[in-house]
Amino acid sequence: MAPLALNPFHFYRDRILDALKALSEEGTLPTDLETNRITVEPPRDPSHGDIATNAAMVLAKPAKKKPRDIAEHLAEKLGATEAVESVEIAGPGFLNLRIADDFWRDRVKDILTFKEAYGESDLGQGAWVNVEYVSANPTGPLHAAHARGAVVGDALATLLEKVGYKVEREYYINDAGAQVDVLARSAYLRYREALGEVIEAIPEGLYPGDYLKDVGGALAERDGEKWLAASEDEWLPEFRAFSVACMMDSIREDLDLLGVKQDIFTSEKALVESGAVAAALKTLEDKGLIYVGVLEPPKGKTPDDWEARPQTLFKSSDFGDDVDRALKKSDGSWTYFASDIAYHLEKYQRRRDHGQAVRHLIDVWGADHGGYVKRMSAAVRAITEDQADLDVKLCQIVHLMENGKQVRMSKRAGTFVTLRDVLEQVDAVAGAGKGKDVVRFIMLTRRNDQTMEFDFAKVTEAAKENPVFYVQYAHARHKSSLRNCAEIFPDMDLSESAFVQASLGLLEEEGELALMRQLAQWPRLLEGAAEAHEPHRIALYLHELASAFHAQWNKGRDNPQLRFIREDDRDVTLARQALVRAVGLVIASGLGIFAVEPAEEMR
RNA sequence: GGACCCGUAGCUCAGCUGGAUAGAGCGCUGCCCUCCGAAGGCAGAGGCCACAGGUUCGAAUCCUGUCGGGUCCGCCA
Repeated sequence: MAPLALNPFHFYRDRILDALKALSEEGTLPTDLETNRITVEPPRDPSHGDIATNAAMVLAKPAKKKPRDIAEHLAEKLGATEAVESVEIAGPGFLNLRIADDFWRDRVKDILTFKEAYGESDLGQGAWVNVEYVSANPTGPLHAAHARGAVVGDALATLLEKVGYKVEREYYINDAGAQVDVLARSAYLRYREALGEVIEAIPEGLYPGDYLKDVGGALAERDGEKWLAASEDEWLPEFRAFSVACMMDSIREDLDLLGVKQDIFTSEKALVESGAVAAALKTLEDKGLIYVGVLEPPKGKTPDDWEARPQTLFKSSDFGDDVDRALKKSDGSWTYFASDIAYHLEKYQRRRDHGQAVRHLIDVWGADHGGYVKRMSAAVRAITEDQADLDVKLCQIVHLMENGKQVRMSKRAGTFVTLRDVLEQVDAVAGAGKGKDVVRFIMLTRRNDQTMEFDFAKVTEAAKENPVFYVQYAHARHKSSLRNCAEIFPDMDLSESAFVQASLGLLEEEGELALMRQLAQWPRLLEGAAEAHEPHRIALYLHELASAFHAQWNKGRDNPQLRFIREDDRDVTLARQALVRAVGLVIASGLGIFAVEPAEEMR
């Protein structure tokens, strides 16, 4: 494995643990202290120093000592640690470390050395993670609501790769249920239409969308009148397969426009036909987790046609679910839940024969599937015997806004907004191809479990209040600074390897040092975001970094001494360009996780 | 009736897994452009973190309850 850049907080955490160990050996502290709860982090208030730890407070009770006593001993040890300039005891027992400026300057060198790989780590230890996202039914084009899940899943997958996991990006094709028959019948109608029949209004219960005209047309062209006289039993399988294939092609095109790449597409139908569902349920049955029983009707909301009937049930209530769940329909076929159990088992064990079971499963779902989380988590626990964990990321609703009003989506009213509509509408304002960058970034500026607004006017605005623009602008500015520098100092070597050799000690200005400290947070931020499965933290960080960078740039307006290019001082210019480049690299790296193009220039 | 998500500034939302004086953008107020880096910059006001209890040295964060908003609720997918 390639060497990793230093994470300052890991570094000082290790030093603190060393110091505690030394105190234990001296008899000042008991041995075998629990150190899990010790945090080593940047203090909220920068005036408190660079690194703060709660070690003394956390250890006070188990060590049966006062926090301040522990803090004083610890401070004494830490005072002699590399690059530590001072240790202060504050508040109820915080230890605040001040770190020498040169330590942060060295982190800039790290960035210039590792470039966009700066911040990568071995957190994941090469373990496999499966991220399943989008998984929209193959019955029509993707709509706007799918965008959020697509982007969240995609960014999360890349993020996990960045911190040392092996990642599968997956789409589950629900091509086995009744809705696919409806699709096939709808396509059959369009097929007849393509052959000259007048079909009038689309009957209730079939999909009315125009997109099916192409499907019917393609079949008419390929097979001619072959199916006109055939019975439904004959044509249905053919129409089903063909329509699903068409829908998946179109969905893949849409995802491609969004820059979303998935490498595994698993078919529910194939899973059922392979016998995987029967096999998975056999496993559960052998564990005694399947029985035939009668469910209570939901209280306060009894369906009109409720009748108690015996069903094949999974004991999900043994694993934290509220009630047991049905596995078979009344016609004897499997429920969606049953095949989903088999599917999750398949994901878990598909690499097991190679000793690489996929122990971390992540499903990205829409908010309307919230009621499904408990049973699926229960099933994963049961079927993998707690050897795999499932994390379901529920993406809350996105309110599309136009002129301050919510765009109400309704298939009937024809105000149904497809993903493609959204991209095209943003493209129209922001420029061709920009739609994906805007949609991706904006969708990642909020936690997935928080509803969000997507305002067409705001997200396309070329102004500071638009975070996409703001971050892109910072990257473009860094490029522009390098370009200008190359003009003013034509013989200056502006490569990273030259920057590493620059006299970074010349970077002494407060704002420059603040920027360096912020850059050094990047590895820690990535780890935190990856552990929490929260890619949106990257967007927030990038915005803050861009903000600090713009602020430093702006200082040069009032005080030419602070400009990144000083025509009168070649050495300072080189050092500052090194910092500028480091900022650009981290921004590009962050945008890369979102698959958002870093802008070369703003036009 | 039940489950899940949310409730933080006028608005849209962060808050780094329990830390120190709760943050950002918009909006509002006030300063700052003859030109050389203003699609802007600087500063300020604005909060009972829905409410009530509890756990803790310490709570916006964890637990319980209440009230609001949302998503959903035996065989659909």
